[in-house]
Amino acid sequence: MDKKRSKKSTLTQQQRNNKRQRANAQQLDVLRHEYRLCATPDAATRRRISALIDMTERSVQIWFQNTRAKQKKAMRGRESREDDFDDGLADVSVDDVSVDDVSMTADVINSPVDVIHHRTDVSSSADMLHHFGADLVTTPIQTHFNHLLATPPTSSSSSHVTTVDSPASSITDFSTLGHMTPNLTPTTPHHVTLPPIFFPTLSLTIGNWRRLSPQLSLAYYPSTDTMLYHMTSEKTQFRMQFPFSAIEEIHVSRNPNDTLGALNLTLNCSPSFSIQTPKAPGRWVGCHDFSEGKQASNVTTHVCNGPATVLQQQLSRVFALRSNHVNGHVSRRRLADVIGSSDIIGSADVMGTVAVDTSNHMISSHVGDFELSVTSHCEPSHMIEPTPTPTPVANHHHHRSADSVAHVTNPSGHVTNHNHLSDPAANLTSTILGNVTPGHTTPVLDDGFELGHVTDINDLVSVAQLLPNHVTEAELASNCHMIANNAFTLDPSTPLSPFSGTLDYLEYY
DNA sequence: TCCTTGGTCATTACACTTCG
DNA sequence: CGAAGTGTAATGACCAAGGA
Repeated sequence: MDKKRSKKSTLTQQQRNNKRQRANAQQLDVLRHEYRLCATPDAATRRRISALIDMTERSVQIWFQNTRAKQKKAMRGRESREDDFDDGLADVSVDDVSVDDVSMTADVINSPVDVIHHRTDVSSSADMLHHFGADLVTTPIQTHFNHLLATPPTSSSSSHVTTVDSPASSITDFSTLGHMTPNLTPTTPHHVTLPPIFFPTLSLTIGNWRRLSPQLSLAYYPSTDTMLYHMTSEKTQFRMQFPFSAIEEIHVSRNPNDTLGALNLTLNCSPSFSIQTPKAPGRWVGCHDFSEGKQASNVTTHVCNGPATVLQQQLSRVFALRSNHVNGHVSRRRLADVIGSSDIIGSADVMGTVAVDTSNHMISSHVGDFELSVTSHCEPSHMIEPTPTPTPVANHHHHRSADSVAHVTNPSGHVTNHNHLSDPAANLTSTILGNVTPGHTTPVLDDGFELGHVTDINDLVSVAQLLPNHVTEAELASNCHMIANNAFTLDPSTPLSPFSGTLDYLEYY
């Protein structure tokens, strides 16, 4: 025993605590995420994980070994059952699902759904479909939500919409996500199909029901203005979706000491649900709420964990896309309360108006809502035009044109920002800044219709608007640093102008 | 060649849930 | 409430690779 122990790197949890311990939900989250990145981590990686989740290195190593073994066993089991699969229904037994789903759900919530998932002997198709409500495919749910159940197309050039386009596979390379949003032109017609914007979600929590990546994805579909969760359970796929307008509140929260964050959504109505079985590949049919205890129909708050920066970035893209391409009501709801100073919040109903929150901790005297409205002008203008009242800009039509001018006003109508572009008509630029917080990376999202990349501080003319009045470009350059193309940071000590604080985004034309 | 590290595989031990 | 069942942490045997 001692000899064995000396052979291995460190003590196990059991040896350390004299009691066998199971990994908790947070530890499993990290372990599973790391496993998706690499199933055989090297010693340095194991050490890092060990320190991160307060497990012994040996236990981390054992967890990976056991997980590899489980996955192998599951693969063998699936291969041996492949030929027996003839009912074409919900074969949702353990297999690879177990690797990521089962223990998490068993440890955390004991969802009946997940119990069924990992009870290989009881997951009869009938039981599963009954649980998921697929026996009700002829109910009005299906017909009522047909427009939503239609699979959004994946590209503007494709008219074939019968195949599944939601990413069932894991999104582990988050760095690629920033390139998934299409370049849009200001004149892109609304009817042109746009690719979805994916949110890198590691987990979805509704009440105490939880689903995990890689069997989970979340995307915004511009073509239907819909948010859609896609979940897989081996050969059966599940969808939960709702129109973006059903979002009462949406914001990204993050732990200042962590790269992970959470996309928090509050809905004002319950989502719709659909299922696709192997028997009818490509065909989605409506079903009842398949979450544990139908929590998804009753609990309005959704929490999606993922890398905070990318979640924030994608959310900004959604806002930008919607403000440009979604027609409809332009009423603006009350902004969500900012939970913490590092939160990024947004108003889901923003159409022609961009909500700007100013409750940044650095700015105490100007707490309140601000609006940025984009108004079409015939002439290039540097005018400063206050919005008369803080009421929603309900009738603003958002015409993206070369001579649009952006205004940022606070609720009292006080002018707080103006356009510095020297020649907007020539530049045709539209730069979007999200969550400008000194000391944090700020992505610069361009809409792609002239400005390919922001690579120079001098391109960040609109950053000057965030700094105290009359800041010069030289002063801006001294405070602001490009850390990569389309990403910059302000010195942590940089004071922001009263109107800026944390904001959703700004647009300049 | 020896030692260390780390992999697979089979198995055991234990915490927890289910069931009668 | 205790037995049985289940999932998983942990152990031990064995093997391979690499370095001294």
